[in-house]
Amino acid sequence: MDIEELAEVCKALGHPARIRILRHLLMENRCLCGGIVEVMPLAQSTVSQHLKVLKEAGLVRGEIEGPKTCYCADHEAIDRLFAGVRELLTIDQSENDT
Amino acid sequence: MDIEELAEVCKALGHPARIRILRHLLMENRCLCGGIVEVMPLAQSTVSQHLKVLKEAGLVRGEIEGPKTCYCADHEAIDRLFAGVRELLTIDQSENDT
DNA sequence: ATCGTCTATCGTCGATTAACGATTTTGAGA
DNA sequence: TCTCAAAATCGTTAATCGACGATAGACGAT
Repeated sequence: MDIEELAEVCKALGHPARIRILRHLLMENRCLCGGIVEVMPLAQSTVSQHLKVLKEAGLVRGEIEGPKTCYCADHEAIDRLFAGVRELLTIDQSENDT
Repeated sequence: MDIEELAEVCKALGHPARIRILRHLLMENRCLCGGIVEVMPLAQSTVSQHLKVLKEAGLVRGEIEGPKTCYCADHEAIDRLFAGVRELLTIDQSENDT
């Protein structure tokens, strides 16, 4: 995980609606877009847009099943986020710059 | 740490320049704005703006020392970020929604 | 008191974001 | 084949962001 990638993931998480969507997916395991729209006070197109951002950041995967799309959270990506924060933001003063 | 706060912190980290600035502060421990400008390919006003964002997110503290301002990274805030990600983004399916 | 240095803020510009409604696309099923 | 439902995309709007140069403010030193 490099700095650019961490920034991209953080940027994707930099909106409360997207964190809520991701949490919902973590709890439901698998979920259609419509299932999220029901829970969020946002239009379908807006939710779809947020899902796209999360997907592009790698935090969410979506399998197209006919006219539906089944989304699920990518646990590995969240683990990588952990690792990235630990790697890039936990620095001893003795370390060198990069 | 609630969802809004985590989103704010993530948003602040959602730009590579700000991650680099934070890393620099973590390594230098204390640093003037000018010291960061030297290292970054950005204008002084832009760096100052990024520092403001980081400060408002609580990731960085700045003590005014006369005409200078000494910045340092807030290690506790980074720990809170860890905790926030763990708390809000590591969810067992058995948990309830919020 | 003035000068010089450091930093914050202002104003501006183009680019991006967030939100919505409307439209299009895609398969499943009648 | 036609229709229906689900989701993505398009087009628009207001707001925000990122960058910069210019300016203003706050001391320390002369």
